[in-house]
Amino acid sequence: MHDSLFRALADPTRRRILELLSERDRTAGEIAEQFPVAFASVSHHLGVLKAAGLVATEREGQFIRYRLNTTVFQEVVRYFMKSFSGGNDA
Amino acid sequence: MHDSLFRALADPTRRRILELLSERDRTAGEIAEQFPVAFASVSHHLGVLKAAGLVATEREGQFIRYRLNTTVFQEVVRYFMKSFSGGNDA
DNA sequence: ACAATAATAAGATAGTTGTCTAAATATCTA
DNA sequence: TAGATATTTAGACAACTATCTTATTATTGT
Repeated sequence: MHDSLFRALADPTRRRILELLSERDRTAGEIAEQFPVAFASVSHHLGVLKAAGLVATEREGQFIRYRLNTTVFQEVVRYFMKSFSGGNDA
Repeated sequence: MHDSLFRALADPTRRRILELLSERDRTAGEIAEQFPVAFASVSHHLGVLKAAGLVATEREGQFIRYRLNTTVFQEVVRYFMKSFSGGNDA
């Protein structure tokens, strides 16, 4: 479990970004317009999420499309269940 | 999902504390001696974990015994599975 | 090539956090 | 009550982070 992963999850704006991406893929601009902070700030958050492996990107012309990396989430769930849960499924 | 929960999980020392507690309950001193930082620093981490609801305490004479609150971990797993996972069990 | 749009990067700053030492609180035992 | 042990709290400080504005890079269309 990398440290960057949990640090990335520790910010509420980033968790909200992940929730948005769980609905559907979105461009950086579509994500940014959902938040009352500067465009560049959201871009910073996207960079943190990408560095943590939680999202992946693909350029589409002028746009950059973000999508969830669901594999990493499954690893997080596995970590919690293995290390901490009472052994029951959730 | 409280913010304090994810912030608490974001520190590697605190995650290690949780792993120790998943083996068995421990006093603050037993926990602190596992780390190369000052006793007071570990106490600070324990306070963060407690504020996040991840651990609970019980005084036993001079000692204070810490234990995992497994319910909260199950809630975290549920949050991840509901919000982000591909829907498969881990 | 030039202007417009999309997005990131750079640099600055305020707020948060992890760590330390020293002081305080709580319990036990003599 | 006094001293010893266990733990937390207080205060200070360096490192990190979220945010902002400005500058830069990449792509599109004319």
